[in-house]
Amino acid sequence: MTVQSAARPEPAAKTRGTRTRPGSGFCRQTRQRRAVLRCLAADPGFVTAQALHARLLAAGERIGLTTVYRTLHALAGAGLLDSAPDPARGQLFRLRPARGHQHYLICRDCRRSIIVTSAAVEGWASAVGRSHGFTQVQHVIELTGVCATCRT
Amino acid sequence: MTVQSAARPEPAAKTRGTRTRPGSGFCRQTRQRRAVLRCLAADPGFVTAQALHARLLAAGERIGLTTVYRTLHALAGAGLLDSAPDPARGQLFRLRPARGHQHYLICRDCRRSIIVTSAAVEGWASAVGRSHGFTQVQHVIELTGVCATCRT
DNA sequence: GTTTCTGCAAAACCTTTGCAGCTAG
DNA sequence: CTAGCTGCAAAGGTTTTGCAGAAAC
Repeated sequence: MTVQSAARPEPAAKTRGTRTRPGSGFCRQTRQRRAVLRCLAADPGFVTAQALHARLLAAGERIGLTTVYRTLHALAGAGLLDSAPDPARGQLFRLRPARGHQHYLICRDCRRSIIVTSAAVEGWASAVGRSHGFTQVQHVIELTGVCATCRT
Repeated sequence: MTVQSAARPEPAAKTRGTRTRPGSGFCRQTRQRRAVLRCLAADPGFVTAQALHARLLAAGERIGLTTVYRTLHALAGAGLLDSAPDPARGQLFRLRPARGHQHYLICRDCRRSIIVTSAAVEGWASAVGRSHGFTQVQHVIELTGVCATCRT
């Protein structure tokens, strides 16, 4: 699955209205934010903001879609979430796995995902970057295939 | 850069209006389509439909945004384009490179892209797939960083 | 008490679709 | 000719923003 550490050039700070990321981006504990985190923690997979919102409402939480979006962006900005673009459904988010970063092998049929470790690729990526004079190299790998079970 | 062969479940065929993909999806040569292809060929990098449209207008072509979208989808459906989702700007398209597939190292600042070859990774990807009983393994790699020129 | 967060409604986006007219073959 | 392409305008979706009120600390 495509995973990229959410880091994009911050738009110039505004002076009015709610800032996208005021200061650290995450100052207060609120009922809503706790709910978002709990809901993200409950499922290790990727979700869209909309899906997460629906899930929260279904769980009986009272929370606005706007807040879900803002919380997700704040969390991503703080480096706690991975995000992945999805052409069909919108941006996907997921709690960032605790240790290091990982890659997934995903079945195109049943969507089951398997974590694959790959020191080889990590090394390759940074070596390639360095050899071209690039710094702050990030890499994103998407591995898909058809798993044994789904192979009819 | 993230690359995936554009293939999504076709919406059920409609009987009215312009079909998204009538027959093969690409029957006629028109001024607009030639312009789109020429413009794609002129730059090996990824573009959004909007950017391509702007570029075409800037080049003096008369073409509607709708047509750009439809042409890009037709081309992607015919397997002539790679497409990649972009979290910020929308779907990205690129003329599919002629031989084999390649990976790119892209500057997050100036968007310049460098082709990197990587037999190592190709091998790794299929080995990982096989070891988990997966078949038809595809991989997509996005390498980004900040190039020497952009490093202030 | 402040400062930050929330939520609604509205705006801003990108993309797709309906339809009438145009055009390549 | 006629099936296919074009472009406008309008609709469809997701995401963002303004602002007043609520809540955390």
